[in-house]
Amino acid sequence: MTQPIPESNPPPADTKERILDAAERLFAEHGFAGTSLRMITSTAGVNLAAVNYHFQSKEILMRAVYARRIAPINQRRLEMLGRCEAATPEGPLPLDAVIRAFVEPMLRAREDSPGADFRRLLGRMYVEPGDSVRRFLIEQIRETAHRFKLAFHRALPGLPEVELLWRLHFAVGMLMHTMAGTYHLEVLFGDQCDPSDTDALVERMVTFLAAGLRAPVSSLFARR
Amino acid sequence: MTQPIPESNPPPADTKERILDAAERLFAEHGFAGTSLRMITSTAGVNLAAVNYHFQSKEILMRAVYARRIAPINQRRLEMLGRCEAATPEGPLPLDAVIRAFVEPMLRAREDSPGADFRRLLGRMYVEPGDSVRRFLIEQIRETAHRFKLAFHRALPGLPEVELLWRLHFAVGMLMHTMAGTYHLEVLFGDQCDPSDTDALVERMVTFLAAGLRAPVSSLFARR
DNA sequence: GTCTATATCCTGATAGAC
DNA sequence: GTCTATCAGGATATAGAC
Repeated sequence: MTQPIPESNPPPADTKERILDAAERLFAEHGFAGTSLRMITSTAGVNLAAVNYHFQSKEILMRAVYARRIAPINQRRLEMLGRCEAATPEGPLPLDAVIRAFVEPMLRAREDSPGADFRRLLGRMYVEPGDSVRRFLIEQIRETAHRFKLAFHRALPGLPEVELLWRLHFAVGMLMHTMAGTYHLEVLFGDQCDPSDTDALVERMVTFLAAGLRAPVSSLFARR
Repeated sequence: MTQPIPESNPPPADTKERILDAAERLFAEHGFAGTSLRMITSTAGVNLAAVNYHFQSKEILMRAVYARRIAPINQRRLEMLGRCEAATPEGPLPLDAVIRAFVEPMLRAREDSPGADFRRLLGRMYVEPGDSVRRFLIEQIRETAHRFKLAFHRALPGLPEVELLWRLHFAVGMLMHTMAGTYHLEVLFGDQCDPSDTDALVERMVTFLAAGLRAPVSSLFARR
């Protein structure tokens, strides 16, 4: 009877997690430098000093915010890729499945995040942090990037490596931009597109990327 | 003889432009909130108060930084598109030419900017600013977006509008991400890719995008 | 137009009581 | 683990001499 809050909608959670939630939302909205610890603690409903108690500094807090989401995504990606590789032990991998393994866990992550917060934070990931956070993030995705590079190589045996790398770079850009913002879509192109339909989004992205990755190499670069 | 600096390498330029140059570089590197007016004025070699004299506030300065680069890019885009439309007054427009008109002026803008500054700033454009700057930017590209939407419609008559809009969204993401950063490319995929070769980059992007935009619509969305 | 000096406020981080 | 109070520094913006 006297349980503070039984199963109400905002699960009170412990201080540490409430800070992470608030920080995720505010970093996504205002960026790292644009978010003060006071904004975070007041949003989270915790004391100012708590953030320096649980995390040692604002920067370490930001790493924790990213790590909490990125790790499971990459784990699911590698699981899906592993299943795909197991099903095709030899010969070219099915391109669609490799793309799907790369793209789907990330697009689904939008559903984990309370609001539209994490996806926007991800969009910042590649441009935001100056030094240490950037290196931290690169370390977080290095293994995944390597594994997928090899997988795409197997899926597209005829494609020269330089072309493949450029096209993967394009693919990453598409994915990140789609995660980061759909408001341009709404504002510039009207409201005909529904960004909340993840299944459809995955399908559209796989279709688009498969075609782009499979495109014949321009005759300008053919001799290599 | 007593001319202060005749034609030495950093053309002294007037204060206003030196502020814009420094701001461009620093905003690109550290973001809007992460850049102080003191950083800007000391980098520019001008007095702290100058920035509030020539521009009224930090935010208006940021608008000026963007506007200076975006306006000529969109102008060149519309020129190229206009030539393309004039050459094909009726029937489907050539897709490659429309893509090129959309992509090339932006990629070439990297050459205008002293360092790699503006392209990184552009990458921030879509995620960075909270309120007024965002609305300002959207206003800056609204007309261009509309013109190209129509042009792509003419180039891809069979493609349903919703699919077209999604694919254009993907294309914008690719372009912005490529403008914003190539260091991921270097770090994650090695140094085989040379981001400074703009001609080759345009070619690769046109190839990739043309294939993606032309991809057959997934059977899941075919009936519309 | 350019400078110095300064007003006012907010920042991240910490010390120490409870 | 959570709080209050505070430190030392940096932020934007402006007033006013030159």
